[in-house]
Amino acid sequence: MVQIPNPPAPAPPAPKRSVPTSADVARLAGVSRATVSYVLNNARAVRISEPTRRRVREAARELGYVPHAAARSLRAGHSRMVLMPAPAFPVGPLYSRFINELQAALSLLDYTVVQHGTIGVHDDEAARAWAELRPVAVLVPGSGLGPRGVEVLKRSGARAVVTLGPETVEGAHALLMDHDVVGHSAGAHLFDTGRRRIGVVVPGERGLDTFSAPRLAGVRAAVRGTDATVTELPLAHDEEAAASLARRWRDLGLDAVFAYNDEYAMLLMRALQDEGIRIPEETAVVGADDLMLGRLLRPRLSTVHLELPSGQELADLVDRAVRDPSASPEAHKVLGARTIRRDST
Amino acid sequence: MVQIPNPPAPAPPAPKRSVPTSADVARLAGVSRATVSYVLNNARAVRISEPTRRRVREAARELGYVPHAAARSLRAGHSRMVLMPAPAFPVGPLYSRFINELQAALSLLDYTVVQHGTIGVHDDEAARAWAELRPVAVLVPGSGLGPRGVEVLKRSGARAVVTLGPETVEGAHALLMDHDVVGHSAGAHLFDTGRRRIGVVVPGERGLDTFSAPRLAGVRAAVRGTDATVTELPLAHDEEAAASLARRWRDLGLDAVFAYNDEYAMLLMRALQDEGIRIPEETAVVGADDLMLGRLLRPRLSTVHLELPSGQELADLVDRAVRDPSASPEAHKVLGARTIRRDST
DNA sequence: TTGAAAGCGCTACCAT
DNA sequence: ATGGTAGCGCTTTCAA
Repeated sequence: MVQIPNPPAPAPPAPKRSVPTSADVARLAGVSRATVSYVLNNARAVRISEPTRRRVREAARELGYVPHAAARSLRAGHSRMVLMPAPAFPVGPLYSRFINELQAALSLLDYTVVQHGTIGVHDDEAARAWAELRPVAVLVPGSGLGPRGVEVLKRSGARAVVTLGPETVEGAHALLMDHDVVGHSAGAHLFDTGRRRIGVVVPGERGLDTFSAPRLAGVRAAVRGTDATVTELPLAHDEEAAASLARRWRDLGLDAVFAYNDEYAMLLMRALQDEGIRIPEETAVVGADDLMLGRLLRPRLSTVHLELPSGQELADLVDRAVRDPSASPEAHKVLGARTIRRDST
Repeated sequence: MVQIPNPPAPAPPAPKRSVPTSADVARLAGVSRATVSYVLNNARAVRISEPTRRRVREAARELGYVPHAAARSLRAGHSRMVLMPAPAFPVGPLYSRFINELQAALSLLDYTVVQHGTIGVHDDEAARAWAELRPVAVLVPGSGLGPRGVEVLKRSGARAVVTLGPETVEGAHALLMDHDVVGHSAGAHLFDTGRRRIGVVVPGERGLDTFSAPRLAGVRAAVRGTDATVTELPLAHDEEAAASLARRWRDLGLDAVFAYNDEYAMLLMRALQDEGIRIPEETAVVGADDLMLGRLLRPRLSTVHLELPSGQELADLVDRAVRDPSASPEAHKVLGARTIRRDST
């Protein structure tokens, strides 16, 4: 290492070259842009000599050339981008796994999956924001998209719009996930095990009503026409709220509760136990989602196990829809639910 | 309504109009494309008469015109897209909230946040995939991005690359989240409360080693030079694995365990209790992440509370970096940790 | 106040 | 086998 005394003022760090384009690659390789495109895209319709290919690839590597997706899809008239809104609240392991499966499956079909952070933007405005990206398909969980939004997306070239939610939307494919069945399964289970005065926890957090409302309705439906009663129990996800509910528990005179999901079940069960209420003797508790934590509680938590569609299925639906956009929208009921009895009921 | 007998073969449903462009809007409004652009972008430098503005807006509305983001950013030479990889494993409420804050803050600064579903794609390949979208900034949690990846992104015009992880990466800004401090806090707490033979749970799930390794190292560092010992305890997130570990617990001769996080702590604590081991008398247990569930366990779980940076802070860092890309990369230590003592230690 | 036109990076058609 | 080039949708300068 040579010692350099008094180096001059520090040189500006690497004079920010501008972004290399295919023209730069062509220049460096001594060929035309067309040839570059052919080589880098492995165009089969055209024969390029092996030496030329090498020169082009070498030049691209040397410049650190990365094709410009926007230019490409502008030229092509379409993209392979599948867009979905990023969830606005913490999602459990179930949904996480579903998303990952989906991404993997779509990647294999050569789509690019992108979650768009749409926050505080409502309905049609969100649809417009998505449409600007000209995705080839849009997947929307929940019930945030109306027929107008679907129309905007289709008018902007989306070849498939799929909703994952409680109801079908005009013009869109639907994976019907009616959480009704979850409540129904829980309600039926509680009724079958002799419970007649059933409470149903309804979380305070907004954004969850998409799920909680149908789950409640499902319980109601399950015991309709019987002598059982259903009581709605609003509950925030916080210890104090749970304790307060537990304190007036005996006054409520309930012999069972469907706690919305396993986490709320854990919260409520703890509060009830602290209040000295015996589970399941005095009150049966059933959760939902079949999380690990339910098995770790004492008594072990009975829970409604959900069967989500596989990511693969949805990916296939998307691909089919993209290939044949004229096909009329499919609607699939995809949510299965069965109650797993453990020790809390 | 005229009755038409024997209608011919069902007409193709709504002859798929093609996507309206600003030229279509111009035509319908009877103006030039330039005028359309001025009106729809509220160009201040140019005065357009009110009647014209109305005609243009009306035409745009009628056609359902949505500008084409790719064309726009192609012309502009840059986009306002901030890209981050979508997490490949279930993330807890902490991280979820962080992402949401970040998205909200960036939206306010007029950026579009997009999570790119990069799955099964490694390192530089991932960086290339991201670079194709020409994001103005890239945020990468974890340690999946090397100096080469950073270089690819910068060469493709990314004005800011920020890593959120254990170490700085050449050329990128860094939010240093060294989980070291988490283990350190737990280790110190256990030591201070008189424990000397400390176990540290290391989750079996891959993808988590980014966090678990430094957490383990932190515990080691905390008791270095003392008479305390640290024992690594590999553990899968499953009941059987926990039970098996609990069965050989007494042989291990440990008097404390840092369980990686609250969920693993719950898993292990349950197994230990089922084995008849008294907590905290025989073994102290401390988790991390300060989740609600820790407060619901009995004994209440001591835990390491993490202080993540606020989404706002990161958004500001990104914005600063985008505005002045020449500024040399900042590195901030942003992970705070303090142990909250409850009843399990 | 409005319009004509260039050009962003890329691909695919048509020549050579 | 390779090159020239039009044109995707948009913004912006320059002219009228």
